[in-house]
Amino acid sequence: MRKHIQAIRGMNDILPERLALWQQIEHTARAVLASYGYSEIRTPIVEVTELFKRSIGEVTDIVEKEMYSFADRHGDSLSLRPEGTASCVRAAIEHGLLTQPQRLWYQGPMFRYERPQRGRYRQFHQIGVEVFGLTGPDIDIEVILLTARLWQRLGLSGFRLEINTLGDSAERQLYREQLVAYLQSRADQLDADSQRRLSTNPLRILDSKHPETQRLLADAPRLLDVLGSETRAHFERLCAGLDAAGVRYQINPRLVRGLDYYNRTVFEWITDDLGAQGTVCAGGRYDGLVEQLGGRATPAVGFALGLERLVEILEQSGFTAAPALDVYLVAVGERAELAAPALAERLRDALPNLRMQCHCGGGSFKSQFKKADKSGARFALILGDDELDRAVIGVKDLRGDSEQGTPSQAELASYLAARL
RNA sequence: GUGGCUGAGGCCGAACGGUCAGGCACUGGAUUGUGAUUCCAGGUGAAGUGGGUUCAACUCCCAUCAGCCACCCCA
Repeated sequence: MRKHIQAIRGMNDILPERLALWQQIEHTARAVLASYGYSEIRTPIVEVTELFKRSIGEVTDIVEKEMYSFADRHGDSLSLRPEGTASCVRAAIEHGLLTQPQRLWYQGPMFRYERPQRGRYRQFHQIGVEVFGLTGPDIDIEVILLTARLWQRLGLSGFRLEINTLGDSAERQLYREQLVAYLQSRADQLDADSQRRLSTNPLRILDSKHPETQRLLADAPRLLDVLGSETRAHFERLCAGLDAAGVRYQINPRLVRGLDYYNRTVFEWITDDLGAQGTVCAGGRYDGLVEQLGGRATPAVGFALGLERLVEILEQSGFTAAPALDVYLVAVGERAELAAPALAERLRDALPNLRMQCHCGGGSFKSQFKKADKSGARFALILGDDELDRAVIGVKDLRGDSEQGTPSQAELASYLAARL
């Protein structure tokens, strides 16, 4: 047998049947984002590797071992983007968008070289939002409410919201040192993964699933204790805003984010229906990133949601796609086959929104009707010798009991318009 | 990257060291112009790939690839 070429591991084809779900999410997201006044931005999928090193963090797993990096023909190191925020910030700086507040969103594929499993792929898709130039908790609240509205519009009610604050950069730094000092002295009691994280991403140890490690953390210094009054006030107002809007949440003091640039507010929407990859949407504040990437100091907040994960959830919730066709044109006989395309074009002129498929490939009335039925179309249009001779067309309702009609070809458009 | 499980037609799926069930789907037919139900018929349609053991491998072994589960990571 010949060897077949297959898609790259962790990179999936999205077939037409499933695409209906994707479009449902994309259309809904687009509408919700528009209703909050957010503008779409599109950036390249490839950036210089340096951009991700400087934003996500040189020693994060993403940058250290998960990036698709390569040298281009000039020897520059480029990388497929592993996430969207860095590109967005780069573009905002590059085009001078930061002189006033910006509410942006983007959508597209991201790439991480990870071991695939359900809900985790090497090419995956995110919809993300980035807001620049706003400092207060009001905008944190807005982006969270926006996501809550999106779930509601998609008919998804099973997500839980967890929030936390990481403090401003100084507080985060101070806490990080305290935590490392505490854990370093007990390093022998830490699990292997956490020992490694001690030098790479110590805050993530808080998130560890190891019972031993969690026990050790019970007496560790607490982030809450190093937070200043300003950070506390920000977080309290965030909570109050969510309360006022009726959005339920849990404060999770162990919630940290994997990327280096987060500070203050962080949040995650989590589902229990996706196994180990239960985070559907996550984000937070990253007030230092713009400056870190060479722009003028600009506060920012954003999130990204994983489309594959959302699609999976929506699929579980029993979403069914609406039929893609209104009418299916059946044409039997040589004369009809010849006349059908012209008739169809006239109909499309008259009804630009009509979704019509013309039967191609010949076949009996019977076989063509089978195709018409399977297409999901509401009506079958019937063109044969008989109809041609009388300058009419048969219109059969495939989904209801109404009588088959035979409007003249001239009045077909209005006949259909009245019935769709 | 680590550990484990899995791999049969387009899809689902039973059994089995000795001729690869069944179902769905597909094609044709059941009055010469009408689908979805029903009935009948049909297919030079399949064991991820590569090795090995055996008289004989879908079945056992090894490797590889892919998927899944957990870790890890994170959307």
